[in-house]
This record gives sequence, C-alpha cells and structure tokens, in this order.
Amino acid sequence: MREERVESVERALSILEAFGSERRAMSLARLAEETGLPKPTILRLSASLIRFGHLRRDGDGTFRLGPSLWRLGTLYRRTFGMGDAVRPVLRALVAETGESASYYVREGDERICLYRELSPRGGGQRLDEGQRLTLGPGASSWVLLSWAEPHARHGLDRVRVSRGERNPGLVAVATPVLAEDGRLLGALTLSGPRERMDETAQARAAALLPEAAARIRMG
Amino acid sequence: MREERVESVERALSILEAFGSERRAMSLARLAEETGLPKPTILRLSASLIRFGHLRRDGDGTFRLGPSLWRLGTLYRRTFGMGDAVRPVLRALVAETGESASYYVREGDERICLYRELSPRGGGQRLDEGQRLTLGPGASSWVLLSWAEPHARHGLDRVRVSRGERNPGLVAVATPVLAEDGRLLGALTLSGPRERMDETAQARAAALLPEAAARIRMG
DNA sequence: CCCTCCGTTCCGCCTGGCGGAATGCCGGCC
DNA sequence: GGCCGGCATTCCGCCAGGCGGAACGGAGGG
Repeated sequence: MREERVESVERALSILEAFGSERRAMSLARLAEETGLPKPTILRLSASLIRFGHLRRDGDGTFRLGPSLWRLGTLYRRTFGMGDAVRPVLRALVAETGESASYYVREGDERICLYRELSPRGGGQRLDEGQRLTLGPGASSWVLLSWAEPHARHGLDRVRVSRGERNPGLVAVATPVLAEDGRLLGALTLSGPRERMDETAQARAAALLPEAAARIRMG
Repeated sequence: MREERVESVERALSILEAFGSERRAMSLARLAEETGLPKPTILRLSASLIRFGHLRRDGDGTFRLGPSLWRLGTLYRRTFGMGDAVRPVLRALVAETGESASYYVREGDERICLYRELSPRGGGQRLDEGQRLTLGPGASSWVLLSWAEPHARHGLDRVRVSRGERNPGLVAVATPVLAEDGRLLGALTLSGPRERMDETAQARAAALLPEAAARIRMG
C-alpha cells in the first residue's frame, strides 16, 4: 500500500506555509527562496491559489495570503459550535479581573487559540487568535491533556494554575469547558504578568473560571 | 500564451470549497457527491490536505476543515495591520449604542467582515466574522466604493446610512477608516433592526462613528 | 441471511506538471 | 546615458505524477 498523496497539492500548500508574521508579503524571487521551488512552478501553482482566493497578487507582483483563508478559517472555528457564547464570557472575565482571557481547543498534539480578549492594561503574553502552541508546559495544556478522557477525571482539580511554566513572567489559570455529556470542549484561561497575578488575583481567577466555563457550556 | 494553472491543486481546493455552514462534516461519499470527484481522487487529494492541516479526518472517516485554515486565516487578517486596535473600539460602540458593530475591508468586488461585536440585545443581522458579502447595496459597501480613491472624495459625506437597502429589516450606519496618508483601510459599521434604529439612534451612530474611526486610525 | 452502500486498493493509461534555458524589462550605479 | 544585475515571464521537451474504473471487503439495515 503506497502512501497516497498529491505532490502538486503539497507544493501549493508549502507556498502558503511560507508566509508568517514576519513574512506577510513576498516577491516571486523571495517565495522561490523560501520554498525552494522554481519560479515557473510557483507561477503555475499560485495561479490556481489566486483563482480560489487563497493568495492575492498585487500590481507590483507581490504575493499575500488571500481572503478565502479567512473565510475557511472562520468556518473551521464555527465547526466547534461555540456560536456567540465564548466572547461575552471572555469579556466579562477581562472586565472582572483586568487580565487577558482566552479559549483554547486541542488539535492533535497542539492547542489552538480560538478566541482571545486582551486586557486593556497590556503587559500580557503576545498571543493572538489563530496561534497554535504545543501541549507542553502551561495551565491550559494541562487542562486539555488531563480532562481529555471523560472516564479518567477522578480527583482532578477543576482549576489549574501555572506560574512561569511556559513563560517565565506570566501566570495562567485555566479550567475545562465541558459539554452536557461530559466531553471536553476546550480550556478557558486567564493570564497576566506575575506582578499583577499575585495569590489574591490567582484565587479570584480560580473562583471565577468554573462558573464562566459553565456559562459557555452547551449541549 | 496558455493559461497556467495546476488542475490537481484546484481539485484539492474545490474539496475545501465543499464545506459550508450547513456542511461542516462530510463522509467520503458525500464529498464525492458535492465535488463530483471520484472517491480515489478525493482520498489522494485529501491525504495531502490532511498532512498540511487543511482537513481533518475522524476515526469514522468523516472529513472536517482543519486548523491550518484558522491559523492562515488569522494570519491573513493580520496582514491588514490593525493589531488590537479594532475590537476595543467596536466594543465601545456596542456599549454606547446597544447595536452590533463591524469592521469591513474590501477585497476585489466583495467586502469581508474582519471583526464583529454583537449587540447583547440580539435581533441584528445574522452575520459573523469571516463572512463575505457583495459590494452591492448597503452603507458599508457605499463607503468602501466611494472612499476608495483618495483624490475623488470632494463633497463626500463622512457617514452613510442605509435603511433596508440590503436587508429590509435592518438599518446600517457606516464611516470610512483612513490611514494617516489618506488611504482607505476599511469601513466601520453599526447596524440594528429598524425598530431600534430610529432617527435618534441613527443620528447618535452618525455622531459616534467618525471619532471611533479616528481612534482606529494608524500610520 | 442477503443486499446495498460505503471506503479502500489496484493498476494501466496518459496528460498534467515540471524546470532549465532564454528573453525582456527595470532599476541602480558609474 | 549606458551598462549590468536581478527579477519576472514564457517556452517546450520530458516523464512520472495523477487519474478513475473496476474489484473487493466490510458494515449496517431489512
């Protein structure tokens, strides 16, 4: 059984992968450099990506990611079925604690930030919606790993605190968001700088998060 | 000069296009039906899409859109360089008027909602971030069309009101968001049901929007 | 127990996709 | 003003990548 894949498709997708926060627009030559693909190949592949809106090309030849990615990306987020439930809850958490609030889901061995509301005070982690992080150290990683199995939760704390586990200057507090049937939907997290997230603030967050998670819950 | 494209890539992208609000998960047979592609072809193409995270496949064989779309989609949104400027302004508008606030950008002959904050009162248009709409009737379409050219703005009203132009039951009020150099960045919009958006509410929105747009403005 | 539909694999076929070379253009430098 | 370097684009011969019909096995429903 040979491994089925389509090389041309993967080449096209590798063009999209070349873009990043520091590489939002690229020339043909730059793309060739980043992907290792010959320019004629990039021109052909990108013509199809452009036609489907996954890339755009400016008048001067510069390539950028296209609007179909945003449309499909938000459609992906909607597959989680959270509707409009999450953002108001995140906002209320920010209002009550003054720290940033996020909602993460697990994807394989990563976690993805689907929603984030920033603290007006700043000073938090430079993280935005769309970013993916490893399931390594951190409160929300712990939640997404530990609460994954409905039948293996005996004795688990409902709230997890991490003090500089992943990012030395930050404290994060997280709790699971569960469906009516007990399935884990995601992790609700509050985070802020250590100086602000003292033990009192941590206790406050730990008190607020479970009921906030319950407000997000849906069948 | 024959038109350069890569058919395999377009076939793969047509698989992604098959998904929609009403089609968030599909079986192989269903995908074959939707795309017209033979199942062996879909299996090969989807193997590559899955490998790059654009699709996922559940244990029971069901296909869903994958996390790379969310990551690339939010990266696309970040290419507009709005940073964290928009959402707090939308939220303040919602708080002050009780109606939903949105930020649109233009893409070719469409407009795209990049940010949206919903009114807690509900009753507005069923529209979410990610949705694209034609540049047809409507206040924000008018703004995105009329304010496009920096050198053709003499005498333009800074605020546009549309009463049921696009959606009979809704009123929308929009204003342009301009960069320091006068380039049009997007359209800032408030909208709500006609019953709530009477002339007083419209005048209130018309007063608030330009200064809100100025707060979003960046160099 | 049988039938239908689904998912998967196989394999011969052929054209889709490739990339090096050539060309034209543009901007920068002398 | 001319030259040079680098970029983008086009061409075209080559070949292997991609295709899809057929067959098979499994599962679920009647």
